[in-house]
Amino acid sequence: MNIEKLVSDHIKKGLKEEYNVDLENVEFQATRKDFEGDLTVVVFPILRYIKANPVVIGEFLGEYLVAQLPQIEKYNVVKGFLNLVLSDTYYLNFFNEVKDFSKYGLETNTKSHLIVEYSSPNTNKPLHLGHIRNNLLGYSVSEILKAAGHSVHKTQIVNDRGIHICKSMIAWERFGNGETPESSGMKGDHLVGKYYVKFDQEYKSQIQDLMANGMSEEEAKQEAEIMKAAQDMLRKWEANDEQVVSLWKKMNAWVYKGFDVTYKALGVDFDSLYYESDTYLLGKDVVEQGLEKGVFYTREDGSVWCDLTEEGLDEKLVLRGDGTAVYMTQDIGTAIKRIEQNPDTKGMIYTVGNEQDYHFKVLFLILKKLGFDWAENLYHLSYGMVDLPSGRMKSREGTVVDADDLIIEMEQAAKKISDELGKLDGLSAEEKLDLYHTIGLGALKYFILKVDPKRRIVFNPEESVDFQGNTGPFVQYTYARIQSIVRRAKEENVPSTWNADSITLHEKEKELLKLMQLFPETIQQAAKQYSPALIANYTYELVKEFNSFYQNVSILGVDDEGLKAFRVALTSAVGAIIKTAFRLLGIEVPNRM
RNA sequence: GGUCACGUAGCUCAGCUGGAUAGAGCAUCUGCCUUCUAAGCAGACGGUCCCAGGUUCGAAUCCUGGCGUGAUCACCA
Repeated sequence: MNIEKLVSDHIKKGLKEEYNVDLENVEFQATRKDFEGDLTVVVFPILRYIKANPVVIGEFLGEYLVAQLPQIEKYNVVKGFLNLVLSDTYYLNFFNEVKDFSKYGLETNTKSHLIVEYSSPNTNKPLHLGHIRNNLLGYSVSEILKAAGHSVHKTQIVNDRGIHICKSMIAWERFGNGETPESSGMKGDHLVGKYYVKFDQEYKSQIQDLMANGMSEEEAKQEAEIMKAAQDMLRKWEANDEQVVSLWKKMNAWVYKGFDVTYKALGVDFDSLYYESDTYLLGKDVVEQGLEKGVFYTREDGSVWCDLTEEGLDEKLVLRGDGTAVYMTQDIGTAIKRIEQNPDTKGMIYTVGNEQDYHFKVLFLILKKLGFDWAENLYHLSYGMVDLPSGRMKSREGTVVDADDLIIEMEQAAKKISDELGKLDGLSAEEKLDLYHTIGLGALKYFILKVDPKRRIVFNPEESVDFQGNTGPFVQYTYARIQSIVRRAKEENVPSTWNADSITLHEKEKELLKLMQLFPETIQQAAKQYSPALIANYTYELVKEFNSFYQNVSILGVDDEGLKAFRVALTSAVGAIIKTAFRLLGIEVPNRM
């Protein structure tokens, strides 16, 4: 039984016996470092039930608990805080009961089935740092939800159609001279992105010319020939024009090939893909049904709206006057289709930036109004933008931190620092490259995931991502040291069993065990809050504590064989937890570095 | 202007279901490699928790109002 539950039950029992009151809840907190103890009971709330000096109640409870529970060795009372010291036996029992730490913390009872959507890029340009945050978050949250006992289906909606794609296509037709990824050696998504930028340059130049001829800016934007060409192309695409569709397929294929490389480097994956070109017409039938139900209404021009003013929002367009679908129409349709295809789904999580908070508020509300009971369980995992010191990243203006470039930079930074420290001497070239990737990506992923998702990140490309302190490599380094000890222990045939009765815990060992106990509930918390940051922060605490132990206590050098065996086992268990925690963040751990 | 999010050390962030003297990392400064990997450890320095009220035995945390930053309020996606 959980120690807090146990103590809580006995406190209630004791207060009933002594004061004849029925306490509902006992408030706990971890004992602050400045005081002796492991677990603290806050006495103040009990004063509502019993009018007495908190110290008197604290003393009574302390004595009572020590008498009743062997797990509690002693106590002290400071003001309204009852600090309890837990026995070594209690901690050693915990450690022995877990046995296999490789699966420690993972919930085995299967909970509900969930769908997590993330990534969902446009296919007209390569991925950038903003996408990296999205991908890392979506992937990590999926893994955390799995660890918390859910089954998870990872998916995305690929925004593969629309005017933005046509812009790249038009520019490529006009200025590309048949350039392909093969002919240029360029990664497909970068090649297509190049023409997206090219389009914008040409468009701006045309506007300039028109304005020089006396046109207003507004008129010029409307009259620019290349924009008209792109719009014309979109119409042809929707009419299924053979040539346009063929070009569209060709260029999208380039992009997908490029994306795959980036996804692979990031270590993310998906169980299914939805393409907007397949789904953009979905939702129209639902709009019809919504009209019949009176959820929507039609305006004079034929456009269809949903009135959300009663809910404190605006009126929202769900179908254009010409009958074509908008973003909202498609999202309504896609949500319904996904539930139809995964009928046992109990919830759907959309990993999308906070610039779309309003959109998802409206989407969920509309689905509820349409009467779908599952609409209660939709969640917008809203995260802050990744901005530059100069402000927002803009693809068209070339002020983006490209995902592939950044990954390479991180690997190079890992190489530089590894070479300087000479840590990887003696490894093969291939092993070294693997480690540069592991460490570089570890630094990047941790850097992004350790901050609360809803917080905005300002990324300064001039300042390199740290490899020291609260960073991914710090954790990886600790893991590597742990593996080094485990390897040696094996060589020295250190036994894997010991006599718990003969062990007196070192203060550092006790602190470690205390933290280790918190891992399962940390996973549950992280799942509940959809926050990889909680996992990152927990791991950091654990690793810091381990390093302190490592530097202050001799593991393999201790004379007592039983104690040595215990310390090796403890060390190995910490390594296992680090590995699991980092797996939930999508970060690999190296056996040496 | 309406709505939403955020505001904690020079910088980057924890802490926010109210609890003890607000914690880390980076940066700066001191020590520690003839003992398990110094990407480390031990320590010092550094705070108007944006401001003002309120609730409470107790507020960085909850409420109200203000200030600042960002996002959003398209027949774009």
